Amino acid sequence: MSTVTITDVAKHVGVSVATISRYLSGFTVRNQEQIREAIIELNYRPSAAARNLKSGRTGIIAIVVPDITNPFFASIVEGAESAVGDDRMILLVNTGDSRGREEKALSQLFGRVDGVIMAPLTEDEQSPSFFSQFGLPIVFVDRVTKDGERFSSVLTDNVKGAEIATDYLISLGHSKIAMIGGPLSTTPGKRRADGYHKGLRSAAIDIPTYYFAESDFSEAGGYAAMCQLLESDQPPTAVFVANNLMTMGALHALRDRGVSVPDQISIIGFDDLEFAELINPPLTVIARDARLQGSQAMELMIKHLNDGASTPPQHSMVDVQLVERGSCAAPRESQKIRSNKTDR
Amino acid sequence: MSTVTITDVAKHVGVSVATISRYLSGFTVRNQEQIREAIIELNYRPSAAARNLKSGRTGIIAIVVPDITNPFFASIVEGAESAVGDDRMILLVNTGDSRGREEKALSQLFGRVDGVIMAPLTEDEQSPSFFSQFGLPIVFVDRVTKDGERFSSVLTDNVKGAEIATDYLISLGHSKIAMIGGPLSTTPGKRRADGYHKGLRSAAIDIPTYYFAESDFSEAGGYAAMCQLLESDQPPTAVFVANNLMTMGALHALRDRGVSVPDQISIIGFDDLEFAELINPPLTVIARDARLQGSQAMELMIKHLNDGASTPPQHSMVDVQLVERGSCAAPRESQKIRSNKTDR
DNA sequence: AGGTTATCTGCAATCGTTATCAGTAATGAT
DNA sequence: ATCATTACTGATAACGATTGCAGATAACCT
Repeated sequence: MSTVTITDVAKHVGVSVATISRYLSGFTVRNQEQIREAIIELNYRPSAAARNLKSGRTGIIAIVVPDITNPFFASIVEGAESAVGDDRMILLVNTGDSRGREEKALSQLFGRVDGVIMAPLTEDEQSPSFFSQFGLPIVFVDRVTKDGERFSSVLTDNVKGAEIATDYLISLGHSKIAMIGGPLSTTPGKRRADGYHKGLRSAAIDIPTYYFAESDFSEAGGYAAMCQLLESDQPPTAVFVANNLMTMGALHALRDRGVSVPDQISIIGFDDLEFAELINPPLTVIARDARLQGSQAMELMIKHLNDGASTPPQHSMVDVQLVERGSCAAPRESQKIRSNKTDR
Repeated sequence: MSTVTITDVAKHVGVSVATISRYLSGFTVRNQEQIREAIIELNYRPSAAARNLKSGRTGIIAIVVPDITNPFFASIVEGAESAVGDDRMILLVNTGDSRGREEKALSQLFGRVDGVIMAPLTEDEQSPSFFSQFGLPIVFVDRVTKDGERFSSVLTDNVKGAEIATDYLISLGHSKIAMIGGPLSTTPGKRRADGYHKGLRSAAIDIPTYYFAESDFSEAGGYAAMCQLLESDQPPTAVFVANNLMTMGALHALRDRGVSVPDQISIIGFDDLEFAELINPPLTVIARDARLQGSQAMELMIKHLNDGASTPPQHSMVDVQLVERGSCAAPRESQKIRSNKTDR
């Protein structure tokens, strides 16, 4: 049974517990060598719980994400992990797109962690005071809540990214440009829709309202939304899909229906994927550095932790860029969506 | 400052701290209603640290994986998360394929968590006694250490999976079958190599030794290994790649060199990928349920936690299956690897 | 009424560590 | 030799909750 305490070590060496404690905190004490040996011999490990109780610190930072199997969030976590340092650890909470789990998790977190890095499910569901009374440093990543300005955040330039995507499709000659968007209640969902509309407006392009399909950032959602677009009276010639999972769904839908990309329809996604080049055709996307977002969020958190509660919130924005591959092309005159496959 | 303790609540209601404590643990006490109100009014949250110290339990289970951005491990984590229950949480440690981080993490974990679910980096690097003296329940997932029989584990039938892959290639008529394997120091690396050799042996197929390329489960490693195979005197007509990341690397290599799949070379991977059908050609793989592995591991852990330390270790094995898509075909006579592209 | 349970209560010890405080020995300066 | 300074040391009080113990009150039985 490994219930050896600091007292056991002290007795074994013949000094007081205070001395052992001081040795552990790096002070120079008398019998350093004997203490070290005793610790190894007895296999003593300081109790984290007791330390927490005394110091009020846990050395743990929580990361709350909606879906860890989304490569984007996995990269965020990896980035955060890389910046966490030796003296702290990461507690992961996967809320699985469930608001209940998110709330429960948050309340459980109190006292177990020193701070929370989180991508909230939606912007408005949490009551504004919820986080304020939380009493822990918070850094938002990728998404914020309504009163998000009060806390530090690391976001992407979603509006710009969506605008670049839209402008790019316009520059290829498209005007029937649809978008498969995320929930408008989320930061990226809302902002990317904004960028899309902004891009269309500045080119004075009018689109039917059903060209904007609000979906849910899931693959199944992307699949359904794409099917819906294909079945409309005036199918679009190009589609901007607002995240990686939905892009995969949309591509599946196109494949199942035998619609060829980019001959019959152009596709541009948001968020790069490891395998984007392996797809047929290679996928054109708006890319950003997820790992960087994660590490920046962690750095911000550590700064807050070290500087104390007085530090003002800081907002960081990571850049986006167009990665041109093969899934977009100029529209063809009078193209028909359900025509037979064309040659390459 | 949210430093309200159980004493504050007790004073506010006019009872002793013991009563509040009992109320919190579900006993019936006198002024239940007032206590509940006081807790809400004061925004009291029990200190997790103090509870841990008293009870020796943390309510946290650690999951240690080599690389969270690998979709396979992300799914394991998700599966575990889904089975963790309401009263516990998950602490994620991403060791990033670094043995140093793994060791440090493990030693830090003691006292912070009630148990550890882990995919160890290699089978033999940890001294056999390391985990025994760890004093915490351990469940291995996907990989084990040398003395792994002493702890519960959830593994895949790696030998069978690799054998199925090899047999499949043989049944298509291949005999020049290469393998890009993982490190032989890891469980899946070793076992999949075993299955590959077993398959070849039972078909009495002899291969040059360089047909087995030991790599490192990374995309870059897969890329390099594939290049090396292509440059050999007798390039293989089929390759079994031992994990998802290396498969992606191998496909990238083939794409960069203009080698067409499956016309010039057949590829079969281990572990399915969300986008396997979207690749050109759709990728044939050996698949298994990663989520299930994660949830089984967590269930095993919870069982150990509830039953006490006396429970004997339990070993579980999840099944594998062949998912036939388009990346494997019969070999063509006298095919030349570096020939020009062929028509479809 | 008297005695026996049953039910609830507060006191105080305890978990393992750190921080404070006063105390002691050794060193150096005068 | 005396005093100030340095460099440690041990005893002890916290940190915030849980729990065994004994005492108090009420309910129940004969």
